[in-house]
Amino acid sequence: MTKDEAVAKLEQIATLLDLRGENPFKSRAYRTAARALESLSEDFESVVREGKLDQVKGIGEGIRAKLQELVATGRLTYLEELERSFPAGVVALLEIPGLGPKKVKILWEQLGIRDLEELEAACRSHRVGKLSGFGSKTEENILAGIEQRRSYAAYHRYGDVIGLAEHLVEQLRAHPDVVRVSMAGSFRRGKEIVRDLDLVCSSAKPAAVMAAFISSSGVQRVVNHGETKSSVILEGGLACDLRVVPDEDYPYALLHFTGSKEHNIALRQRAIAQGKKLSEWGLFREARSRFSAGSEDTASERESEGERIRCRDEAEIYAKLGLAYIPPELRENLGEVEAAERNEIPRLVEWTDLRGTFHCHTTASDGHSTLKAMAEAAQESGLEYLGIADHSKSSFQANGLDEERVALQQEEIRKRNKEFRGFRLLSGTECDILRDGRLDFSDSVLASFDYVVASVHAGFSTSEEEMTRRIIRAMENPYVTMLGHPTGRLLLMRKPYPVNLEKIIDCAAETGTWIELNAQPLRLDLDWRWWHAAREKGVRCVINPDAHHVRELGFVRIGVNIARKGWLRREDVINTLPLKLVEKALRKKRGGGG
DNA sequence: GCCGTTTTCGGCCCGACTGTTTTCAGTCG
Repeated sequence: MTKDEAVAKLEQIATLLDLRGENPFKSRAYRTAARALESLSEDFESVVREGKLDQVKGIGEGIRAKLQELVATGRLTYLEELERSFPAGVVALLEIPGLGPKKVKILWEQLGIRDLEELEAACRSHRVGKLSGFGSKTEENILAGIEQRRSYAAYHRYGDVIGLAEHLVEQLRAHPDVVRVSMAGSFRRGKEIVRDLDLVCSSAKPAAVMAAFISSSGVQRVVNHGETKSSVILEGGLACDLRVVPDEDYPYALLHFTGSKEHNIALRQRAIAQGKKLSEWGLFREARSRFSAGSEDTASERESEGERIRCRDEAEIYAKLGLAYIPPELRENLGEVEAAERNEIPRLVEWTDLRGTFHCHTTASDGHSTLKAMAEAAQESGLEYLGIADHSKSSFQANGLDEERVALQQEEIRKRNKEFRGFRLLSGTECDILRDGRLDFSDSVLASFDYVVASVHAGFSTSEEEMTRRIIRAMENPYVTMLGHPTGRLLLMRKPYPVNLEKIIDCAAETGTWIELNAQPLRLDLDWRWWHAAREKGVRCVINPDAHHVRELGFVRIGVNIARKGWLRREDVINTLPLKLVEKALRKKRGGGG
């Protein structure tokens, strides 16, 4: 029984207690206990076994007994009882926006609704609107919520599939008959949302590789199984295709299946203009030249396509087309072919360029790891500095810090900094941008931080003009270092709030305010589509993990993918700077002007 | 269910918004 599993069980209990309509403070107690357990730095099982749980604030007699049962037997009878009182589908109803425990309880008790399908039917037959507390507007909203969920079901967030994708590649790479293997498709291009995974590999024994692939762990169902192409459904409903080709075909296949379609079309047009032809099978000279040297290879079997130009890898294909190599992230036909022709493909930022990061939370607000643990994890991963930016006081829901607690945290940071060598904690805040664009702290308090992340967390339902004005007002405050998650979107869950990003980017350029690339996989905000233009205007990017747990510090790696997709170079990303230069940049920002 | 102390039960995080209602409950951040 790991700590994380125990935490999950406590949270399940809290949710089920809510559904049962128990005293809300009781379910909160379970959530508090889960948080307390999370920030436990000692080994969970030994703490329970040695009876040290009673020293943990937030875990009392009742929950302690349940954790002891869990560690001793691996079971939790209280949770099992609770689970018996609701069908599994009822819990899933909570994921519909606007439905909380009270409403779900009514739907289950009064209409016997057990899952989303039954809920949809009940809304369509207007049985829901007749319930007390419900109405026609609620029915509409529920139906819209179900519809949204359904349309999202075919899509997956990059961060949710990266583990599976890497696992599949590793499995294939370990196979003795596999020569080369790579992810292809939108995943390889680093798209924030993917529909499926595409794998390309080369082998002289495709049948053996295919057999291994369809039986690999993580495969739930085989849709198609052939010699060169197989399709499977992975756990979690993600579709995955594998293509196996002879090794000499590999570069062309990889290029083709990486796409994008638009990029491929641009490359083909270019090939045609040069008297060549490009397809997934190769790059060919026109048929009339097929008697020239080197025509004995497999291309001679496809005489109508002419002689294949041999390329050992993708870079050679680009070179034969008179182009510089184009990294997969840029292959969207958004100017990369033209840039490659002029040899102006930027040298994109790499995740190993990052020297530090800002915008991390701790247990002081809504984070699940302590300041100490975050600092240790950052040092272990080789960072030179880590910025702590817990929530400000208006974010009650996130246990935001008031001025007094800010002072305490700053004191702790000062103390810890005296102990570090070659590493520094920076004291920051994720300060709420209030409804009128004022900030949640006075200027004198803001001045006490090393830096300020200004973010919108409430009041999303406003006009674009109002929201834009609000954010610009905040950015004009000289103490605001950077704008946090500029659109507030949650991928596949919540649309961005309305905001005029052109004006925000212009304002960032004028005031020298950095814009965050929030690397939390749910956000990836600001979107990569805006970065190229922002860079051209001189806006600096800062890649932040928005980490609420030590293991989330690694999110910056996904953020770097997105930055690359946005054409950003190392010099465009502030946190590639070493500590000394970052400190200088922070002072310069304070000094006014960019 | 936990905590604190006011030693045995009362308080536990706040405010805005929506849709329902006709004065407020539920949800969300």
